Amino acid sequence: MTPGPVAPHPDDRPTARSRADASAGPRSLGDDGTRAVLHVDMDAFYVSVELRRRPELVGRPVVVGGTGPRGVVAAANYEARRYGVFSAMPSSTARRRCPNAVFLPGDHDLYARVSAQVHEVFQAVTPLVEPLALDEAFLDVTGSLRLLGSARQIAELVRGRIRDELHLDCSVGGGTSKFIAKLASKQAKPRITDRGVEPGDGVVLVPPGEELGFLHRLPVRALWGVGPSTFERLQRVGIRTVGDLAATDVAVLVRTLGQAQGRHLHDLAWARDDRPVEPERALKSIGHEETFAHDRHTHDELVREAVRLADAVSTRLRATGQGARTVTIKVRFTDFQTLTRSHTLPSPVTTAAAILEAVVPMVQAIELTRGVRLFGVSVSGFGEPAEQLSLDDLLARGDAVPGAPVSAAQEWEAASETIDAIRGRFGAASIGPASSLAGSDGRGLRLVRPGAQQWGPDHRPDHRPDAGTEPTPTDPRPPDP
DNA sequence: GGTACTCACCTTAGCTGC
DNA sequence: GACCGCAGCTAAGGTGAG
Repeated sequence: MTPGPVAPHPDDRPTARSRADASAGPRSLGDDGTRAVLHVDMDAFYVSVELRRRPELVGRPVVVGGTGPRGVVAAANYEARRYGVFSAMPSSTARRRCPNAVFLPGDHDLYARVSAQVHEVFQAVTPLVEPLALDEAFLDVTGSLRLLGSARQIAELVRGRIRDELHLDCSVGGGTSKFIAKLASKQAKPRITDRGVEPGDGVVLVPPGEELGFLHRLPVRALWGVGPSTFERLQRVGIRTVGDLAATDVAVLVRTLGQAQGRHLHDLAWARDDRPVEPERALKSIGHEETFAHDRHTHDELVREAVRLADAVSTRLRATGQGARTVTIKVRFTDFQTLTRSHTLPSPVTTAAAILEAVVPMVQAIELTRGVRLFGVSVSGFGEPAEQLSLDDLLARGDAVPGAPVSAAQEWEAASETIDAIRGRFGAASIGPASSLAGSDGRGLRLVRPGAQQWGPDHRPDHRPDAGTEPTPTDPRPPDP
């Protein structure tokens, strides 16, 4: 469906203008060879997707995330944000701040499916789409201006289609670079005021030449790359706004933040950001980590978790067609101290067995008496895997003879191929290591799949077979329409 | 008193080889 | 042979984002 008529706006000038008449008024994105970059950010995405299948909850505070004592908020709608509930906040804090909120466990697979639909809308506008997360993306629409109209018209087109076809809201920011577009989309968001939730502008564009005026009044914390730690360090040298940052000598920033970050932030403060919109970014690491509902205290317990995690990681790794040389484990103790240990192998590996061979000695070398609340396995250093041969291949080329033993590594490679084929046909939970089996509930055993727990363990005991599969009485989940 | 998961990138330090 | 500077790699920790 096409959106309705769009109100005239100074930015609605699809044709390029010369620098000579720039004094006539603000220039448009795409003028004079500037880029037109949009940042599209879905509004309270996870909650909005849930409200499509739970319309009776519209208008009430709703929170999506981990429901257990160690869970966090993944998303809160604006009604919940009025009570001070925000994403990444511990769920227990959110419950305290907003006891009347409806708490829903997340459904990551559903959000991923809806996200794919949203990205289809983006692709209809430009092939230059860089996904940033399930709920946001950069779009380089410079090449679409002649065909589809001004950046504002394209932004309204995207918003209209997402609203009409997917019944979801989004905010769009635009500028000559990714980072300006990202800051602009934040300005376009709905606002929480004393009177309640007020709709935002929906679209905010920063015309070429007006970047510094837009940037320098913003708090420095608004910059992409300034988190709590950097903010504190900047505050210590008296920097509070982006304007302060721009006025600070780059040598001071390098001393305060280090070479890379110091120079990078100084460039951003002067609106220097020529990073392109990259549709395809090569993955550099793959990992899984899990916070346990109950702490682990023995090496045996952790090795069992490692088997599950290595299996999940290796499956995703093989799907990329690559192998990995570096294996890293992450352990977080009950006191929240976190350590990592890594080991680099002579050549890239692809199987869970090979990953475990590196993981187990690292686990064994760690003192666990404090108790472990989180454990993770990841791989990096991707490269062409060593030749992988199926058992048939091995038999065919004479490396193995029927009935004679082949090496353990060869057996694992052959077995992994078979496992991938079974999962491809029957689903990810159809086969897995025996140590991943949850206990029996009388209906048979079920595999506990890493990655299913996105926002912390929920309130049920570990490894219960019904984990996450049954709607709870307070969470009757009808199917998505 | 409470802090998930995934990924990217940076810094620092130590080691090795030239 | 000892030392220096440099580059490259590895390991570990930290920061930030969404």
